[in-house]
Amino acid sequence: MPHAPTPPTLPTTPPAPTAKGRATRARIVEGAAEVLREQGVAFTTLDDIRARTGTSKSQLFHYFPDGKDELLLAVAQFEADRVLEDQQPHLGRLDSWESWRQWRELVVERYELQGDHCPLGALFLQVGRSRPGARAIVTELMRQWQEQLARGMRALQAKGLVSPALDVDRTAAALLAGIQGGVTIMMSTGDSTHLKAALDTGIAHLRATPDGPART
Amino acid sequence: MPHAPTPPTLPTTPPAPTAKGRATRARIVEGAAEVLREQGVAFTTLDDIRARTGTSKSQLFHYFPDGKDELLLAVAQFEADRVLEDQQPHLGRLDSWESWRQWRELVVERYELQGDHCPLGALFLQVGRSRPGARAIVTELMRQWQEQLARGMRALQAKGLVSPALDVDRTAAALLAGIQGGVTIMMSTGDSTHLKAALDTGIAHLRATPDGPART
DNA sequence: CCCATTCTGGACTTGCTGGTCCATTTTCTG
DNA sequence: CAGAAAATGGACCAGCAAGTCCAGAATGGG
Repeated sequence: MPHAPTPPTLPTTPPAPTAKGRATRARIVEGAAEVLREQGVAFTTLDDIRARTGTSKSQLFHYFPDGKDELLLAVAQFEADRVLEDQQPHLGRLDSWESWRQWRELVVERYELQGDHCPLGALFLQVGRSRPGARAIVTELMRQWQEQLARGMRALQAKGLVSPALDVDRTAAALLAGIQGGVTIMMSTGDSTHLKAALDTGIAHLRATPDGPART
Repeated sequence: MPHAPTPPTLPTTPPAPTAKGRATRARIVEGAAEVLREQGVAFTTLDDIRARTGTSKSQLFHYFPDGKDELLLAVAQFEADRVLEDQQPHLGRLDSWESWRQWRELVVERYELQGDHCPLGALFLQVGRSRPGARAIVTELMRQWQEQLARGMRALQAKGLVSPALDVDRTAAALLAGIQGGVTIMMSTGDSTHLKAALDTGIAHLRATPDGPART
């Protein structure tokens, strides 16, 4: 059963008509993302973004007529797209215990590196419920992420490494929750123990499944 | 091995000397917590808090000389203390499958009721790394929460319901991460599926443990 | 080459919000 | 009951940051 072909990116603003315009717009979004990751949403002003991207006030409002909210939303989309990309190619090939292990290492490494800033979480809190688009971005990201995990689990099932009785969707949802929570806790406490525990326990749960005899 | 007797609440500000003062201070913190939960940190001003609590500017700064940050920190501590209280008495008595089930229901109900506002997460993001106290509050809360879960698991082990081979600390850490992530996802998407999946999978993992034959 | 459109620069306005200050009232203590 | 300490009211201030505006430069199509 193929999933509905939801477009991965909903165009917040029609990209500028000219090539130069598109370049400037992209520069703004990427630069803003940098600043936001460094300083946090609460402490970042349009002037900071302006300085970093070498643009003027009028450019900011030219490309994002609705102001800061619209810009933040664009950055949120930009960051959301990066999240899954950064886990590739492993996340797309979770068809062996080894690939799961490699993916696990990658996730831990990536978030430990990222330190104590969760771009998306912070962005979402700032933009908040005011913009319905914010919720859509996060929802879509979670859906895709979970789907990739589920696909990996089904691949293991197909290989006979995991019981076909396993409730893949629920297990994938739980694993995703564990990752999210692990990251959240790490952001708050600086300790990645919980993230590792969630990943390892989640994978161990796959292995421990009945009819899953093969252990590498 | 008894844990270090860390005081559960670190006094951010010495409570006012007179009874009236203490009452006013408490009123401010509680009222502020309400407003913050309703509006979110980013959209709440001192004037909102002033209006809600029926106080004047000078009172706010009289009881929180360091201004908004100090007040937010006090609210964060207030909210943190509530989190575990709200899960009692179940959380303190996780010594049977039935009590685990009841606790699970309570957690789901409580967070579904709370809707899309995570007081602590938002507060932490606003106060941020500037105040070292913020991190301490969250860290301590996580520590206590995880400890209560671990204690419950050991209780099951003592009753022979769960294998003594289970790595209790790691399993508790993973479960806590799952809860956190489940709540986070629910805040963002409005869907409690992940929270439930994390809880159910976590508890199922206890049941599936080797030497854990008793299933109710 | 010309004109419309797009893009850019930066000064300016404006509203808000955290924070200050002091006068006044209430409460505690001896 | 007096005097000190605490608590309260609310006007006031200053800075900042989002958003506006218009003039001028680049660009691109015909």
